[in-house]
Amino acid sequence: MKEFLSIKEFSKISGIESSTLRYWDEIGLFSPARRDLTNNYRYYTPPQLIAVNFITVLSNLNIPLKTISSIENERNPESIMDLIDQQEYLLDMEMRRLRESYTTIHTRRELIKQGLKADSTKISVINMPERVVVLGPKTSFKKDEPFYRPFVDFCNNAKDLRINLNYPIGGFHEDFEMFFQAPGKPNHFFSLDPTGNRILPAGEYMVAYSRGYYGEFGDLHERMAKYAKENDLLIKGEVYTIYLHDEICVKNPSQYLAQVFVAVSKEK
Amino acid sequence: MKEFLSIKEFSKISGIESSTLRYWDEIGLFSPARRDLTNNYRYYTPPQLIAVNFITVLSNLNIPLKTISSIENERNPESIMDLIDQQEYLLDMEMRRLRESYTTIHTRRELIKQGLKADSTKISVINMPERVVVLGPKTSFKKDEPFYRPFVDFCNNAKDLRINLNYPIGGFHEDFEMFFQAPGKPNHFFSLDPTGNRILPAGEYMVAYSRGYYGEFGDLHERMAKYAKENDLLIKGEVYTIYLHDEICVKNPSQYLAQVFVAVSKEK
DNA sequence: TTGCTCCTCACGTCACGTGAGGTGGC
DNA sequence: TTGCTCCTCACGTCACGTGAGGTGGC
Repeated sequence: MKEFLSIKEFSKISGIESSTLRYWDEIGLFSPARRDLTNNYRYYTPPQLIAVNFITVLSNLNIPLKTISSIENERNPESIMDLIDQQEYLLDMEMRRLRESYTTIHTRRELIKQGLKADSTKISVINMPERVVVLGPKTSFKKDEPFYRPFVDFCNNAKDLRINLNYPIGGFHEDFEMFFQAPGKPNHFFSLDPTGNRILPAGEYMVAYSRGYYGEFGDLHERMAKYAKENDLLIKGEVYTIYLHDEICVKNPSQYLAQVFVAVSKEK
Repeated sequence: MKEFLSIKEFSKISGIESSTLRYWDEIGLFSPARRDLTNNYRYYTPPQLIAVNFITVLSNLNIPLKTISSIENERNPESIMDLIDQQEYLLDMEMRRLRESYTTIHTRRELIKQGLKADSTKISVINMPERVVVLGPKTSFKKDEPFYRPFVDFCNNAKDLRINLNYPIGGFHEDFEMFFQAPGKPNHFFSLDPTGNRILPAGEYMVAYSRGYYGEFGDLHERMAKYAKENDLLIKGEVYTIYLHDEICVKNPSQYLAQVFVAVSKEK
């Protein structure tokens, strides 16, 4: 009758490959109910479908087969509940991790998209929605020092300060004067982490772009000052620099694309 | 100065093992900016931290290193955006999958927990919250046939009917008379899928337990009928049987624990 | 000389997937 | 005899981890 199922039938119904079933048998995780004595054929029973489905679920959750094996051998309600308790916790962590990865690549994607739309020669004033970042500690540039060491310091301290470096990283100047003096030497580095604590309020921002290697802005600071003057703009507060296109998506360093923005208001 | 970082420094700052960095170098995914000509030491630059962080994110998302390699080699904004688009979709699928696995093990856990609390000798009437299941097609038991073939039929058709077999599976009798005649031969099998379409309304249910192998209920049907009579209970509608403890969590088949419940009301 | 960092090379691990070559019943 | 299912055994894959044995500068 249908009391026993061949490996092929069992594989088809359960959706598990024969090779996987043989492997699970080999390591003692899940064995057929019966073996034919003459030809060693594997035979499974219908109720084994229930057990194998459960193993499949656990395996899909990336639980090591050894762990599953150990609870299958010492099978009692309490240990299964313990395992499930643990797994519910781990699953929760994993889902948080995935969600975070999701927002990191999504954030990156939005920057790249902005970069593709941007006209890097034009300065403009636009209304930007609220944004959020995480500021690092104050940088300490020595005279004529490039950004390497301060940047490494920032990365080095990031773990202790719970700053996520997987988000795009930008530069922060306390005011336009600071930016004007040394556009390539920000007073802080920041992470574009959307769970951040520093809020850039929605409103009018002067936005400029510059192509070139990290920290090289050519005459951008002068062009920005000139634009503000010509358009009667009052520059208010901090200057943010982020790279829309960096080494992640562009080969030629001279084509990296920086975006600089600073809050402005019309002078009366 | 700090223009170049040794593999140990780079490993510490980025949080990536040296062995992983060597492997990524070996397969051409991510190589140090410079190699010392005399001793072959690897040296990385600070900006490489940005690139390696991005690779880490992609790798954490289980994107094959070959895929990451290919976009790293042909690095342009459009292909990176394409990759991210695809990954956002896959991530969404993966998160759904995890959530579903979560509910399957959670459902299982709740049953096991109920089973531990249950007094298997006692019948009682309790107020149950609303529940939901997915009914399979009508079973076709032949005379004196055990549950094997109808159960396998159910499992076989499950994919086409989009019935998820990873949830606990139970038996359904159309009324108590059917159950009384053949407790081990349900008119339908069902999956305890909480996204199901068949609603068991909240209300008063007579609940009984039975220990034994699948489909073996001893004199449970008689005890249930007697209990209903003695307590002036009117039995209404369908009878549901689920295994709180089955081969997944109990070794001895005679200790499997079934729960049978059916809606009742007090006779006036 | 000692200690340290780094190197290459080889082998192990995990959970299978993929043939190669062979068997048993219709 | 042919075709089919199943078997075992060996080797490949992926992304590393883990020594073993050796080098170069302080």
